[in-house]
Amino acid sequence: MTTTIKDIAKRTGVSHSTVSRALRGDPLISFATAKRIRQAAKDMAYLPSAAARSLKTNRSQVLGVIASSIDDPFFSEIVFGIEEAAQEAGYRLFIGASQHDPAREQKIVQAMMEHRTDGVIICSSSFSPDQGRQLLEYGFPIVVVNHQGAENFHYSIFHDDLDGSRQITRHLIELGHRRIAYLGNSLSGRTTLDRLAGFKTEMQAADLTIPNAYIHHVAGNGPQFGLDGIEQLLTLNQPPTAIVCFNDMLAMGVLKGCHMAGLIVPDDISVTGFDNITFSAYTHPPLTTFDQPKQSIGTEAARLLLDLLDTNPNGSVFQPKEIVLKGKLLVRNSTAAPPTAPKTH
Amino acid sequence: MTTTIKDIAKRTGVSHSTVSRALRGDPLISFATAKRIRQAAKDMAYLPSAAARSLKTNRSQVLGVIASSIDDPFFSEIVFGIEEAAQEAGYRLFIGASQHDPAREQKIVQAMMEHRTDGVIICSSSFSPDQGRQLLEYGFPIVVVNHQGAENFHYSIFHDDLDGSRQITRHLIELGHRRIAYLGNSLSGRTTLDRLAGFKTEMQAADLTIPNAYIHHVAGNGPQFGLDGIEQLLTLNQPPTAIVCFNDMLAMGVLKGCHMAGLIVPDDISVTGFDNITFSAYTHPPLTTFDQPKQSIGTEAARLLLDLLDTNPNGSVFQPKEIVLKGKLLVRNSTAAPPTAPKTH
DNA sequence: TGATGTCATGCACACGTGTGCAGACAAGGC
DNA sequence: GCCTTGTCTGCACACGTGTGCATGACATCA
Repeated sequence: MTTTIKDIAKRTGVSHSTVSRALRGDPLISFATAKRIRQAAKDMAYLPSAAARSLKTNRSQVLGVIASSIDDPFFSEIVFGIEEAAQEAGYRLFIGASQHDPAREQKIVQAMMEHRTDGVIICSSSFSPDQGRQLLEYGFPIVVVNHQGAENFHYSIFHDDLDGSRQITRHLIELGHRRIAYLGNSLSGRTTLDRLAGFKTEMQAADLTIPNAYIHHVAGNGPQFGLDGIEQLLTLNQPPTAIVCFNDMLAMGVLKGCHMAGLIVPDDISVTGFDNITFSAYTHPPLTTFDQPKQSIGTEAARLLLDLLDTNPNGSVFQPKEIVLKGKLLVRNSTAAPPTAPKTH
Repeated sequence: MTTTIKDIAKRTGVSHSTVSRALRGDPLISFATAKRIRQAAKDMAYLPSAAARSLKTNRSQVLGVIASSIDDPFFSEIVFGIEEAAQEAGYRLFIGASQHDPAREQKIVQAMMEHRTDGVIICSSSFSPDQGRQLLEYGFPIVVVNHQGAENFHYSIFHDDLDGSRQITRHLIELGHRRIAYLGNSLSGRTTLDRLAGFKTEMQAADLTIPNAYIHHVAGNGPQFGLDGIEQLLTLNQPPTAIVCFNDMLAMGVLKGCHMAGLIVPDDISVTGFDNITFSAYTHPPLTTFDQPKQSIGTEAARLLLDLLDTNPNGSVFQPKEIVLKGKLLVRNSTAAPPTAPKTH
């Protein structure tokens, strides 16, 4: 039996509307009675019903977050940033992990609509256009993080992946590498394409050709996919002397694959990651990677969404907005000059 | 302008109660009208309001999950298991990360009470007794996972950490180690104590003494804490030949510390983890660890909670229940016999 | 034909909170 | 003393859904 404002009203001898106003801090209520009511509420351990409130106000004070998976340390850091900003503004989070499964995604979207989430942040790299359209039609304010389909949405936060990938590639070229491969994740849509584009641009700028076989895609983010990928690349007649990996997790698998093949990183082969997840500093050798400001991306996304909610309560149309954040190259020990006498078969 | 059952009622020419019944599948409504109503609901893209429904039914169809942090791969795998079971039963998750911060914890508990969560699963190793009491007083069905304060709660899922820790320790002893240290995480409450107890038991059984300095605690789970810990242990006059780490993340830091100190794992020193998080297979060398059935723990916890909800709608008292799950030793390459000629200073 | 029963539907109220409006009351000015 | 003004509080309704009870239509049977 939870206590309601009616119980408080009965106890303090006022009407429930007075209680409602007093607890919301309405200046209409005299200070004396407001104080009495607040005290009673405290004594009776009153807690407002979120359901009743959001039913009446049509605001749930909840933000929906759609991520590919929460296992992924990259996403969990972004979510952490979102939570920081949301909590500060008195909002709660409703997190859904799509796991790259359309059925699951559909359920998440539906749940968010049923809960009348005030807005949605999409972090999922593989979010289906259908679900996106559904969210848009429903009228959710939507902010998109690093998303492939971002062109359909008006508000987005991007990390400059192109720039990052170029810096990584340039770093390898400057070390003297000429045979560089790119290992991507085909499920990451636009993100992997951006990084691939940066890679190609820089290779082209250095007049280096990329054999077709040097661009390899696997279908997942975990280290095991990196392991699969490097095994493929090492079977080539002319294996690369450096691997640019889509992200740190793939790179971890690649490191393992190199060790298993008897290669020393970075003496025999250089490996780079991307994102700078915590673990990338603890691999052997520590990964050269690109430090993406993950937490900031999350906070910025949440702030942007909250701004939309504050200034756009009546659904008027706004200027589209795109925020681009920059990261920085982090050179550790997984990269070095290529071996002077490369093995040939 | 979202559509409500009243809109559907107007459109189909029936009363809103008929619509409500039809959509809930009430057999009172004739098949023909039910079909007509369902079609109209589909056409009008009707989605029930979770707020209104839970206000009326006093059930939110939401389970609260309190975790220490979502960054932690160990917890995210448990949460994944919880989500699996919850979704299957038509429940959504409300996840809160306490980050070992009492203020944050307080906010999470309050939010769960305001949202009238149907039940709560506590995965946080450092959950304060105050908050726990508050949840209990509120009348939530609560299931606790691996929790230090589990004695206050009636329903809990445990992994047999004692057994795991004993197996790990025995493994090292059988390899010939005699100077074995334990590196714990002081924030993990009962969990670290259980593992320490297992370690001590097995050492005692083998007539091995443990110098005080061989039991070292750090205040966190991340690899950086492992790094700090091993640096301490290596400064000892008689450093250990093997380190039993509280979990895999600490072990990752320990591995790095060993490399930095010029030690070869496992030739010079053996290192063990605990939990078998994904990354533990990709360290160098791959970690010997104890494989905890993380996902099962999550699913079991959720199932237990759901059972409580189904069978206990009127708040009657139940038999306390404690489910213990067992894991298994996973020997990889971070453990070997101790060096034959140990260095002495 | 009227009584009885079955089936389908509507009426009215409830859940807990928020809010426009009216009304009560006191103080002050004429 | 009456009117105005300002301050405070209560009434009544609303949000969207669920449900007990009454009502109405219709068929069946005596």
